[in-house]
Amino acid sequence: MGAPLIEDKRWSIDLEKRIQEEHYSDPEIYNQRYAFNPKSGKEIFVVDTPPPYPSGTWHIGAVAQYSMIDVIARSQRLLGKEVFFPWGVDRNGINIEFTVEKNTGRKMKTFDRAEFLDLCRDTIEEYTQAMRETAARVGLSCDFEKEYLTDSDEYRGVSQSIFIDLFKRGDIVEDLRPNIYDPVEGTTIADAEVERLRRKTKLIDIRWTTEDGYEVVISTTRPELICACGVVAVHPDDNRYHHLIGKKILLPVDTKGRSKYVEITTHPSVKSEFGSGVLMVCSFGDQNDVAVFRELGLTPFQAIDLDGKMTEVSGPYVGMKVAEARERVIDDLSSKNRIVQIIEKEQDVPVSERGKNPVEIILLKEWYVRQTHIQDRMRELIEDMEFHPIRNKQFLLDWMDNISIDWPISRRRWYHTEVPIWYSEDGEKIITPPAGVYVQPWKENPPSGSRVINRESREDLGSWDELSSQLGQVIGEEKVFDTWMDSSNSNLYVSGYLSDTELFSEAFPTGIRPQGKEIVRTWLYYTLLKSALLFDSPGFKHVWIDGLGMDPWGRKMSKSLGNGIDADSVLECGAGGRTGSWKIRGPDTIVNLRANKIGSECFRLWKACDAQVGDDFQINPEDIEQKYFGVLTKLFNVARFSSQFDVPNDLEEIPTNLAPEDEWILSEFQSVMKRVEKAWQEIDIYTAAQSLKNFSTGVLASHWLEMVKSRLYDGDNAAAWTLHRMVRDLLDAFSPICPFFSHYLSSTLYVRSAVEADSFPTISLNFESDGWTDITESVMIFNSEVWRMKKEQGLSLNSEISNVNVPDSLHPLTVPLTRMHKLSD
RNA sequence: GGGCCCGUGGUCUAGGGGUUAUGACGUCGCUCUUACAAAGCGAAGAUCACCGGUUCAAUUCCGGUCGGGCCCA
Repeated sequence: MGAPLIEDKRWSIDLEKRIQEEHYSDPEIYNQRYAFNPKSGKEIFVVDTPPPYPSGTWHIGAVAQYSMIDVIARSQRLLGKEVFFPWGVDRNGINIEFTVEKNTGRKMKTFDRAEFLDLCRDTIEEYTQAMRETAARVGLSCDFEKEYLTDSDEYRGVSQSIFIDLFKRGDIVEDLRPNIYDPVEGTTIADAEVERLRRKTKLIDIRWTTEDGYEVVISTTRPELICACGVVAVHPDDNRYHHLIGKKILLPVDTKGRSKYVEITTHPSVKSEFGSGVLMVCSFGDQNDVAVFRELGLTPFQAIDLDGKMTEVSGPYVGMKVAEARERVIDDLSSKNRIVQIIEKEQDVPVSERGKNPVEIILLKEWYVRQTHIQDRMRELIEDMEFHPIRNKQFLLDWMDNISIDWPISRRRWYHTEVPIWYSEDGEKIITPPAGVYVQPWKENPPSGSRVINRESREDLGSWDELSSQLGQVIGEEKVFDTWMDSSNSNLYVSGYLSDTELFSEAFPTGIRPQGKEIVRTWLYYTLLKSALLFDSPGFKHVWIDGLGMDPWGRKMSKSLGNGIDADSVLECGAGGRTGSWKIRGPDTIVNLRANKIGSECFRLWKACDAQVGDDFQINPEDIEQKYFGVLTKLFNVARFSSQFDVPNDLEEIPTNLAPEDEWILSEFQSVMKRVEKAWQEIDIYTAAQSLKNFSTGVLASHWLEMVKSRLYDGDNAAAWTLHRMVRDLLDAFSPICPFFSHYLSSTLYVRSAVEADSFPTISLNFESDGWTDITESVMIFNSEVWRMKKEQGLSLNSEISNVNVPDSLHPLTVPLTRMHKLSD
C-alpha cells in the first residue's frame, strides 16, 4: 500500500481531452486498436454506419445516436469480433447546392456546371472537416483512414455499376409518368421527399353547367387546373347526383386544343361530404387524380410546364405562373358570375422536403427502380433480420404497405451521381460504361470498354469501341441520381461489394444497420430493396432503430423552433473551466440552461443509461450533468481507492484464502458480468450500462468495500486480489460506454488498456456461488438498517453500536459485518 | 380521415396479469467516518392519464376517451 497510482483527484473534462488527444495522436496505435483487419481470422462484423450529411453544425441528437453506434462497435470488439466501423460522409445532394446558391446569391442553373460542382466540393469539404473533428471528440472508434465519401469517384462508380446492373436485369426502367416535381428547384422528387405544410388556402365553389342546362357546384382549391380536367366524378352512393351521371358538362373556363366538355361519372374515392360532393379530376391535382386517370384510362393533359408555367391547353392563361393563373381564373369566373363562394381554409399543402416549395405532379420521362413487384418477397426476407427494438420494425412494414408506384430515381440537379448513360444520335441505342468506372456523361464521351445496348429490348449489341462510328453524335444523359440511390448502397460498399469479393462473401448480409426511425422509409427501405433486387437477400443481420433527440419539452429539435443544441457545446462544456449555457426557446419562454461539465464520457454514459433504444429521447444538458457526472466521479474514486493497494502479480488465478465476503462479492460479480455479456451480445446497451453502473456504484462500492476496508489497510492479499480483479474486469466491460475513462484507469492500473480487450472478461469460480447471490438482498437491507439505527441514535458511522445482531441468514458474513459496523455486545 | 408509438412520484425512466411498482435527478434531514462534499447515508414523495370490459385478480390484456409524438392520405 502506498500513495494512489491515480494522481488526479477527480475526473475532469481537461483530463478527458488530454487522454483523447493522446489516444488519436499515434496512428499506429490507433489502427492496432480500431482499424479493420479482414485477415485477422476473427468473426467479421461490419457496421453500416449512417454517413452523416455535413451541413455546418452537427445536431446533438444525431451525435448522441452516433455515440451509441460506437458503443455497439466497441462492444462487438470486446466480444472478440473483427469489427469494421467505417467512417463515411454523405456529400451528394441538393442541400449543398442550396448552400452554394445562398453563399453566392446565384441560382445553380446560372453557373457553368463544372464550375458549380467545384464550388460545391470546396464548400462541403469545409463542413466535412468540422464533422471529422466532432466525430473524434465524441470518441468514435471508426477506421478513419478508410474514410469514404459518397461523392468520390470510387463510391459513385459503385453506384453507377449497381444502376447498370439493375438496368440490365430490367429492374430499372425509363418511362413517361406523372411525377412529383418541384418547379422552383426544377427537379423531380420521390414520394418519400414530400412533406406537408399547413397553409391557408382558398376553397372555391364554382358553378358549372351541363350540356342540358343543369347547374352543378364543384369545390376546388386549384381552379387553374380546370383546363386539365379529364372527368367530373361523384360518389356512386350519392343520391343527389344520380340524374347527372353520364351527362356532359361544360368547362367553365376557356381552353385551347381540347374538348370543352367532360363526362360526369362515379368514383368511390369521392368524398360526398367534402364541399358540394362533386369532384373535378384533373391531370394532376394530387395522387388521387393520378390514380383515377390511370384507372379510367384517360389521356392526361399537361397543364403546367417544367418552369411552373401554364401550357397551351390553358388558353388565355398560357405562360402564367401557377399562382398568377389561379388568381386570373378566379377573376374571370367571378366576372362571369360563376363563383358561388370562396372559403379560406386550412389545408395541408404538399411541399418538397428540401426546398419547401409547393410541388406539382407533372408528366416527365424519368428513370425508375421497379419495386411494387417485389414487396412480398421483401416481406419474407425481412423476417430473417433481427430488429432492435422489435417494435420499430413496424415503421418499415407500415411504409411498405403504402408502396404503390415505382421509385423515381433521376433528378434534374447537378451535385449528385450522374446517370451513367449515353444515347445514340437516333435515340434507339444506349451506351453504358464498364463496371467500376465513374463517368460524367454530360461532359465526356463513353470510355473504352463501354457496351452498346438496344434501348427497348436491352439486347447487348456489341462494344462501344467497335460500334462508335455507327452511332452518330452520342448524347450524354444530363440527369443525376436521387441521393438515396447513392446512400442505399452504403452497406454493399462497406461490405466489400465490387472491391473485395472474399470479404463480401463473408461480410454480407452486413452485420448491423444502425439508424434513426425518421429515415426508415428512405435509407433502410431503399437499402433493403437493393439487397432484394440484386441478391434476393436480406441486407443485414441486425437492424437497430433509435428514436429522435427531442428538446427538454419533448418537441423535435429544429431550426424554426429555435430549440436546437450544438453538439460541440455539450462535448466542450467544462473544458478549461468554461461552463456551458444554452438559450432554448421553450413553449412559452426562452429558457437558459447551464452546466459546468459534461464532455464526451458523461454524454455517452447518459445516452447509454437514460432510456431504452427506440424511443424519442429528451436532451437537457443540465440533466445530463446532474444525473451522470456524479457516476463518473464515483467510479473514478473506486479506481483511485484501489490504486493505493498493490496489484497482485496474477489476477487470473483465484487465491485459495478468500474470505467469505470475497466469495460473496465474486459470486455477485460473476452473475452481473454474465448479464452484461448477454446484453452486449444482444445489442442491449441499456441493460449493460445499468447493470455495470448499479453494481459498481452500489453493491461493490457501498457494501463490499466498506466490509473489507480494514483488511485492505492491513495488507490482506485476498481482498486486494478480489478488488483489483473486479475493477480490471469492470473497466473492460465498461469501455464501450466510456472508452477514454476506462482506458485511462486501466492502463494506469493494469498496464493493458481496456479498449484493447478482445474477449469479454469471465471468471470461473472455484467455489459454489448459488447460495451467495441469494443473500445479496439481505446484506443490503441489513446494512441500511444499521446505518439508519446509527443515525437515529445520533452515532457517527464509524462509532460502535450495541445490541445489534447479524441475522441468521447472514451468518457466514458475521465477522466482516461486525467489523464493518463495529457491532458490540 | 387512417396507421403506428407513447402517457408510471416534481422531472426523466425500468418493468410488466398477483411486486411493499425499478432506478436516477431534484427536495428534505444528518454526516468532512484515513476513495469520493463535484461525496456519503437516511427520509418523504405515485389513486402507474381517464372511463369501461375480460379475469378470482389489471398499472400490465381488450375497447373507448383525452393528451403528446411520428408517419401517411
